[in-house]
Amino acid sequence: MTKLTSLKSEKRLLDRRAADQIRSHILEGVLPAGERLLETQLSEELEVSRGTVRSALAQLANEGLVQQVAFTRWEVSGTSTVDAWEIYTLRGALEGLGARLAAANVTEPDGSRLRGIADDLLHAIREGRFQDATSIDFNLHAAIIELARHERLAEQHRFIVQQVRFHMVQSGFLPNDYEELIAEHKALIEAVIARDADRAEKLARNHNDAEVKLLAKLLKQGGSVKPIREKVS
Amino acid sequence: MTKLTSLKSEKRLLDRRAADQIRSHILEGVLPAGERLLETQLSEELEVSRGTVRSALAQLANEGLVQQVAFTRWEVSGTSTVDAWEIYTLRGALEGLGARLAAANVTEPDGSRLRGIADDLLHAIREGRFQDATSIDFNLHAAIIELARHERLAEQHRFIVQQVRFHMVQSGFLPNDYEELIAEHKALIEAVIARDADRAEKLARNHNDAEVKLLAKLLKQGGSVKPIREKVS
DNA sequence: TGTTGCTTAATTGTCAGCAATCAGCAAACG
DNA sequence: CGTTTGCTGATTGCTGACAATTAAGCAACA
Repeated sequence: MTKLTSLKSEKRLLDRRAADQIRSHILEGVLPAGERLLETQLSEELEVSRGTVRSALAQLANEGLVQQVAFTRWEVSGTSTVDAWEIYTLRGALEGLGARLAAANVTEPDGSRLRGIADDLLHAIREGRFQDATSIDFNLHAAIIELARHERLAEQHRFIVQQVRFHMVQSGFLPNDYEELIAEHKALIEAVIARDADRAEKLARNHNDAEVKLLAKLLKQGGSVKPIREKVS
Repeated sequence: MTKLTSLKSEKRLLDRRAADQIRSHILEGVLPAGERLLETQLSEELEVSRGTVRSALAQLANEGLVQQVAFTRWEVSGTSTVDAWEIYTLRGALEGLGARLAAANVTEPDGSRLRGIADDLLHAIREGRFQDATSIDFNLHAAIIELARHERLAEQHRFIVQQVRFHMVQSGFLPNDYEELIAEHKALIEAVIARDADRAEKLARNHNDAEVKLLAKLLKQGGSVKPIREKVS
């Protein structure tokens, strides 16, 4: 008997797949902030019924990518400077906890794996593949979170990382000092491997501080705060 | 012009209200863990269509109160010791961040308000109104989080507090050791009012440590994944 | 000119029914 | 006697149609 591949990917519920499609369009910037989403139009394009589209949109609303104005409209959410500050401060707290727990759980092969990913990141940056670098960066953080063996933390982290991506797409934000980035990652990984929980947590939190401080400064300057329509509750 | 009250509460969409109903039944323990939920039955009891019930159940699934087995069934989720450990560690991290930010924002009237709630809590306990005490306890923490002026943090906190309530209901929570609780709250509030961010964060995190340590111990014993008795908050 | 109320087209909210899928059971088979 | 196979009833997944609500345009009017 030859090995068979799971059919689960095919069997995924229609509304989930619809949500996936819309989500990737949003996260790739095809659908910009404020763009109105018509249920009928989406249902035609995706070739599913309106009810299915509705279900998909509800999911995306839970993820914060889309907003619902009752009886009126769906639209792609926008991220303001305040939102960005919220996202990065939350990320710092979650990754701080993650790093602390990871330091308690880490094993020898885990350490090698982390160093391997860090190496990939280094090469991507050195070779100017910044698109890849961003992706590997996310993978590295996800790998640390995974070591925490904390399902809810992982879930929240996936959520907040998606928000980060969402904001990066909308604001055209990119890291500005890759050398610093590499150094910080290196230090964080080594702290985790050394099982130094306090230091790992501190470094994970500091890792987001550059952005947080920049954003806080923008906010004090009374920076750009895009209007955000109120969600229906 | 007199102040008018919003009509939103009346105009809330049907599926949200259905979710509210089912949610409160779950959080009051009327529907125990593992209980199967039939869409048709719920739609008859709530006098709404099955599609509406479906939408409500999807929301509750996002909140972790309900699980979906595709094409087969919906059922009330259960919380294990691992779940409880996750919930309390996450809560510690979130409330730590909240307390830190609250300390930066707190004003004189805010401080009075916090002390007032703490007083209410004290009286409720002294008078043996433990039901109220639990509720006031949650309010106190929510009040601190509110001071952080961090919408996403508040959202996550509401979520995790709901999980705490969920777990308390399922594990047959019984209140005890309220003196320690009062002392810890007092210290936390005063640290926030003193704008001592480091201390406020530390205290907020320690506040959950008793449970976390107990749970970690239970986990190491490799034992009960079944309900256990917890201290409040 | 600006406001008010009506009309209407567009869009979302809800419903009832059909299709797809599954768990359980009993008959067929070795 | 144990295993496999095919049915059956029940339940969830999805769809198309209808109801409720909104926003915009337009006429009436002060």
